[in-house]
Amino acid sequence: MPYATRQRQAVLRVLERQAHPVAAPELAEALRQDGEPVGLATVYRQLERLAETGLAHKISTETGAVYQYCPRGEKGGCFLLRCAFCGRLEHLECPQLEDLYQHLAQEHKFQVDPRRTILTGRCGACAKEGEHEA
Amino acid sequence: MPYATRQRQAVLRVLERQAHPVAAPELAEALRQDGEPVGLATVYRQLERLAETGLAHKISTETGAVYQYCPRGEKGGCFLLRCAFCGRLEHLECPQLEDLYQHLAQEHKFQVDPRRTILTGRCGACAKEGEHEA
DNA sequence: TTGCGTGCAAAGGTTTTGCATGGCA
DNA sequence: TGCCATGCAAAACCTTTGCACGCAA
Repeated sequence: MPYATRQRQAVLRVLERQAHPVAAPELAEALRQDGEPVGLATVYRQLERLAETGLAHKISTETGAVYQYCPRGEKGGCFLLRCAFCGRLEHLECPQLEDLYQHLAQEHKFQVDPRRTILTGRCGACAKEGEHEA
Repeated sequence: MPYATRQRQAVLRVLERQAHPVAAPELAEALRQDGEPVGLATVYRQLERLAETGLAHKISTETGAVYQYCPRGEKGGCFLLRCAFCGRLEHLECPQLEDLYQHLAQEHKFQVDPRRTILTGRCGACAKEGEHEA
């Protein structure tokens, strides 16, 4: 059972109000500006814990991981769409994905962590923009 | 126009025969064992170039990037399972995933890039190890 | 001969870890 | 009081970069 330390509460509160996923150093900076300084290592530890608990998504990008608050994370069919062109993230729920998870669990003995599921591709807006290429 | 250096050819040849996506340091090790030592920096440079050219795919994971040789043949339902515990990567093909892609394209106007799909979770072996927890 | 490619080592950046201290239950 | 959590700094990694030399064209 995690202690309700000042740092833990601050991390959660500031993460919660982020419109977009944030990186750990970024969040530490936001906390500092909030008058709630939290050590970078602690930010990493808290975020990691939140990801494990299912309260946040951990998203690995090429420049490091970003985190996004996600209270609905417990739902299996909840995942992220990430546009490789504009970088936007979209939250989605989809029962078909849950079916896939079950299939993988039964046929391949693999337990998917739904909160880490990201599908990368091109969103509708970017597809329109780039109709001439690709 | 790239020079056909010994290193470039070696990288391509060894990458080509990998059953699974490999990380750059891993590939450098494979090359060394092949009697074709290539500097790590060069491996990175070649892989980067291959990715740009479209001959290989670069996949960002939590522990770094892995690369996979990618000839033209496109299999939509091919994706990666990544164990968050032992870090192992598994290659899989699954028609259900293709159905999901179609669903997303139609309902959400989102074109998934199949080669960037990674599902993270716990593999069978690690699940056995950790049966007392979780 | 020209200039791209290579190797080495060092730098750069992100994330993790060790250890002493502080704070919650 | 007993532990977990924190902070700091160093370490651990992966990846990139600078620079002089070598080799393909």
